Order: sequence, then structure tokens, then C-alpha cells
Amino acid sequence: MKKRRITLKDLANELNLAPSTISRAIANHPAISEATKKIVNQKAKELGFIPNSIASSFRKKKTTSLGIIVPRIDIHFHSLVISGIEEFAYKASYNVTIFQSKDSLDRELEIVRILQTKMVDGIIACLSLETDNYEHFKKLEVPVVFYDRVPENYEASKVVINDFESAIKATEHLISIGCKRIAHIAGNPATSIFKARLEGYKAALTKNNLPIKHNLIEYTKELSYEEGVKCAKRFLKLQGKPDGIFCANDYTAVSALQVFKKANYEIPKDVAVIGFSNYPISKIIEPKITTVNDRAFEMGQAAANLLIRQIEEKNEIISSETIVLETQLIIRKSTKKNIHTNTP
Amino acid sequence: MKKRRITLKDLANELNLAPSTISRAIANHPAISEATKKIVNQKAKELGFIPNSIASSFRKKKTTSLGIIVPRIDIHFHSLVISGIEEFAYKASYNVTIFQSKDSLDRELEIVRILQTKMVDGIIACLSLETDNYEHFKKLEVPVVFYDRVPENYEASKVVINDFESAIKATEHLISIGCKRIAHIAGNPATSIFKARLEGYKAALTKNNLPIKHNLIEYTKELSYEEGVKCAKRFLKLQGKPDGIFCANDYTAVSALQVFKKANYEIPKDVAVIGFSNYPISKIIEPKITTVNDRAFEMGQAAANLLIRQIEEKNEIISSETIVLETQLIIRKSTKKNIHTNTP
DNA sequence: ACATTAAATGCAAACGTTTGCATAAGTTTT
DNA sequence: AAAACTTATGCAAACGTTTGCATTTAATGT
Repeated sequence: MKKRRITLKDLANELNLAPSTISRAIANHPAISEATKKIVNQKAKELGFIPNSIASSFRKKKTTSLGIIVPRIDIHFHSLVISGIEEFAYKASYNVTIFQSKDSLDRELEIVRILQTKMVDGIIACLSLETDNYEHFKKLEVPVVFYDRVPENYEASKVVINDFESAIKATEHLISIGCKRIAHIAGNPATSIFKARLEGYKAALTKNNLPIKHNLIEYTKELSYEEGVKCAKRFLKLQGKPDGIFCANDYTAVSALQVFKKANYEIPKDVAVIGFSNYPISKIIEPKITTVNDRAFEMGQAAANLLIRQIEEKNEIISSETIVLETQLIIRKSTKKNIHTNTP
Repeated sequence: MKKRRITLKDLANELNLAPSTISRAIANHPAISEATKKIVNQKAKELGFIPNSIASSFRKKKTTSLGIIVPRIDIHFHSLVISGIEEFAYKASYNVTIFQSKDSLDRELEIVRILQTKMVDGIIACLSLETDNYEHFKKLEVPVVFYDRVPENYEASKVVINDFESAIKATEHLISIGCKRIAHIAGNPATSIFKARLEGYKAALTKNNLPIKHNLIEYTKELSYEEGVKCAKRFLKLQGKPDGIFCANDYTAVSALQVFKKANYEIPKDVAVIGFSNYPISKIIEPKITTVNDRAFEMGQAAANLLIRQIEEKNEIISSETIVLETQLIIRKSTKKNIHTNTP
């Protein structure tokens, strides 16, 4: 004989009040006198009343929970974004339900279908690599905010960094320390952010009257460490070797650094290396790697903020909004050519 | 005028059937004829019926969702565990709601309170560093499974690795390659897992007739890279320097490796280094670090599996269960003293 | 003293699904 | 052909909270 949970009605009976009064008292409704609120809350504590939030959600048609779709949780970037989302959501009394698309469109479709069943008040999503149309998101009745990998040619709320400008900044930093032959390890250009980084790289060269040499650009499928090693080795075989390498992420930057180091090139003297994303490894590896802080945590916070604002928006005038976060270049030893450092 | 969502009743009216029949048809109940099931499903698709899972949860008193409490999402270990949980839960049609305790007991208490309101069918938790009693978990009416940092002297379901045995294995590996003066960089012994690693280290020494030297053991608060550097530097100042170092995690292993390398010691010739957890960095850094695979992903899967089994358990005979996962030593260059490698 | 207003509480329906039990129709057994 | 099942469907209540509206009581104004 397991004991039933205490409900509003139990409290009402106990106190000879209407359930509605109890409900309002606990919700701190202004129409209820302070006196009754006090009694109710006291009795609630005494009987160990725990509100049934499912019943509440059901009645109010509001779950105060957000659905998050990420490619994979165990990628550091995404775990930081999720952390930012959770942090903001928690303070706003929302909770966060997570799904991994595993970069599969099929799975993304199924997740969206699950979320359709109305368990969340809003959705934050980073598109899977396979996603090339957004019909499934159109069907959703709740607001959606995309981050990082966002839909193109489709009106939606988004939180992104300015990859193009950031890539220019990074490339120009290499130029500013005297690099003339700057190489680039690129991600898959089918993904907009990697394309933007590539374009930024090219734009910086052009802007500074440096030629774009196609053998100084190497493409990867997924910017893995192993792919980075291959790319760097190809650079190493070139006649005119690069004196600076801008890598589209930090893993490939580590690869480049190690390959050139092993071939007895000095970093940054012979070749400077710059990465992207500020992964933990970038400040541990020797020499520490200059990189672009991609603001993952802040991106999560901004996305949650934007989404919750949209959920709670009274005036439904704004249909979509795009937030572009400012990145910053974190300059470390791998590009400190001209600077004598005496730090221990 | 926003359109209302299609409900079971709408379908029922449309088809001149009772809502109960619709409900059963969609749930594929055996009492419903195949013919009606067909009509119902067809009509459901036609009208775009999406079941309201909140209503269902409310009625069934079952949410098919799990609550996860982790210290921080952006710690690689935990993100791997979460990934394992999500993976298993997804296949079992559960979804996963995440909370970060930020290693704060207060926050853990509040999260438990939130989860109390019955939005989850079960909970997976890694205790916060501050947690020293488990009263708040006792109040929960749903099954709880702990992982990694688990309660002591308290009956509960747990998923852990055998830290003690793993530490013995790691230390004996150092001994097997000829190390005589083995140091240890330890975590905070207040945390059971770090204490177990320390004890395993000591046990291995004793078992192999090596003395336990207290200046060869350095303690850290949180096993950070920076702390690791400090510990390693202290080892470097010793008269009898270590010829092998067993570190309680990979970050401190990287520190040790770099500090000794910088001081012109060769790894592993002069000093061998072994880490713990198999972080990505361990196989990227030069030389790659021998480490203990802590099975984070599998730990998540096992926890989810155990929890869901407990949720769905018909016979409530088993009140708690502990799963100990087998670790494995991943041997890499940082301990390959006697082996000539010709790998490129 | 009576009308008006304000403050506090109660009533009852509603949210969309599920489920035990009843019922109707059809089938088999005797 | 009646009795006993089987099969398929319907009825109606229930889950616990919230909310618009009605009602009661108290307070204020004239």
C-alpha cells in the first residue's frame, strides 16, 4: 500500500478552502490575502505538498522546458554551448532537454517529430551536417533559434559568430607579423561557417596584395587531427613552403604545428600557426597556439536568452532575429615572431 | 485567429468513433481490429494529428524522461557520459533533461527539488564536490543511479570504474618497464575516486617491494593543468628524482610531461609518464601519453540501462545494484621504454 | 441607512489522454 | 435455438491544476 501523493485538493480539504484558493495562494496571486497565503504555505510544508508540474504544464499548455538539438554532446564546442544554455535557462526557470542528431538528417527529423509532441516551449538547434532543407523546422509551432550551423536562405532566428571577419582578423594578424606565404587548412566548404573562414582568408590576402595560391589551401572533410596531419605534410612537400598557416580549427592547428616541428621547423620563427575555437589544447600544447575565441559559452547564453524572450514575447511583432557575436583573437606563442617573451 | 491543434476527440468525431477507440488504435492495442487501426492512422495523418504527450504523461503518470545531474557539462568526461546516457535513452524512447550542479551543494539541492515535482521517471547523478550527505536523494520517489562520484555508506545504485585496481594496473605497468622511483600526482583524497587511485598506487608499490616515499606524492585540489605544473616542478627539485610518474588524470600528466621535457629530460627514457582518463589530448601531445581508459561513454550507457531497467522493473525485489566497469590501460609512447617503435 | 466599490474566496469547467468496465454484435458450442 | 464465448467498440470517469466568472463579505462614500 503505497501512499498517494498530496495534492492541491488534499490541502483544500484539510484547510476548508477551495482548490482554486490554494492554487492562487501558492502562486502568490495578489487576490489572496497574506493571511491565507501564510496558512496555506505552512500547511503545504507540513503535509509535504509537492506540486505536480506535469498537471500544471498540461493545464497551462506551457512546459518551461527547452529542447536542444546538437550534433554531438561530446564535442567540446557544443558542450560549452549547452553549458551556456543551461546556465541561462536555469536562472530563467527553464530546463533543458538534449538530443544528439549525430549529424544524421534522419535522426534530426525524428527528434523534431518527438519535439513536435509539444513537450518544449522552444528549440535551440545546430543543424546536422546532412541537413540541406528546413521543411521539418517549418512545421514547428514553437520558436526555434539556430546556432553555429544555421540555415541559409531561410528566415529564422540565429546566433552566430562572424566567421568571415574573424578569418580576416586572423589572417591579417599573420600578415602583420611578416608572413608572406600564408596557407589555410579549410573545413568542408559545404558548411557555411567553414566556407566563410576560407573566404575571409582569401579576402585578407587580396586586401593586402598577396596572391591566392591554390596549393596553399588544403581541404578536409571534418577538420580532424589526422586530416590536419595529412594537409600539413602536403604543405611540407611544396617548393615554396608556407611561413604562416591559418587553420580552420585548433585540432588541425595542432597537427600543423607538430608536423612542422618534427620536420625541424621552428614555430613561430620559420612558420607561424594560428587556429580557431580556443580549444583547451591550444593553450597547453608547446608552443601555445594563437587562436580565435569563438565564444561558445556566450553563444549558448545568447541563444537561450533570445529563445526565452521569443517564448515570452507579448507583442509578436518580431518574427526573427540574428545575433552576431564578436570574436577575439587570442595571441599566444605560435605567432609571436617579433616579440621577445621573458615569461617563465 | 490561431488554429487549434487536432486532438483525439477531433479524430473521433471525424470518424464517428469513440476517443477511447482512437487512443487504442494509435497505441496499437490488440483489442482494436486491423481495419479500424488502418482508418484511424490514415485519418490521423490526413488531419496532421500530433498526440499531446503532456496530456499522456499526465494521465499515465509517466514522462519517459530522465533527469541528469552533472557537475559541469563542459568537462569532457561528463560530456561523454551524457552522450552515452542520451544514446541509450534515445533508443529506449526516453529523453534526457540536464542540470549542472556546478559542484555546489545548494544548487544540487535545488535541482533535486525541481526534479521532485515529478517531471522525470528516474535520475542519474554525479555528486557535487560539496556533497557530504544524501538526505535530499532519499526523499525522491523515483529510482536514482549514481556514477563516478557516488555516495559512500549509503545504499544506492551506482556505476563506477574500479579506480583502485586501475591504479594498481597503471603503477605496475611502470614497474614492469623498470621504474623504481615512481611518483604520484594525486587528486583531492576527500573524493573517493582520487583516494582510491592513491591507495592503488601505494598498494602496487608495496606489493612489489618498493618503498612509499612521501615526497614522491603530490596532492592537488582539482587536478588542473596548472596545479600539475607546480607538482612536477617540485618533483624536479628532489634529490632522487622520479623515473616514473603516475598522474591521477591526463591534464596533470601533460603538465608533468612538459615540465620534465623542458628540463631536458627525455620521455620515457628518463622518466615515464602515465595519465588517467584517456582525454583527447593524451593521444595528440608528443609523446602520446599512456593512460587508463575510464569508459566514460560506456558508463553513461550502463547508467541509463540500469536506471531504465529499474524504472520498468515489474518485480521490485532488487533495491539497488552496483556496476563496476572494467578499465583498460592504453599503452602509448610515454611509457614505451624498452620497445623500439618504427611507426612513422 | 443605503448604495457603491473593493477585497477575498468559491464554483465549475476545462486541458487531452487513458482505462476499467459495460455493451453490442458476431461466432461457436451444446 | 439458446447458451456461452469472443471480438470490437463505447461510456464515463479520472489524472491535478488553473482560470474566468460568480459570489460573499467587508469597507467606503453619500
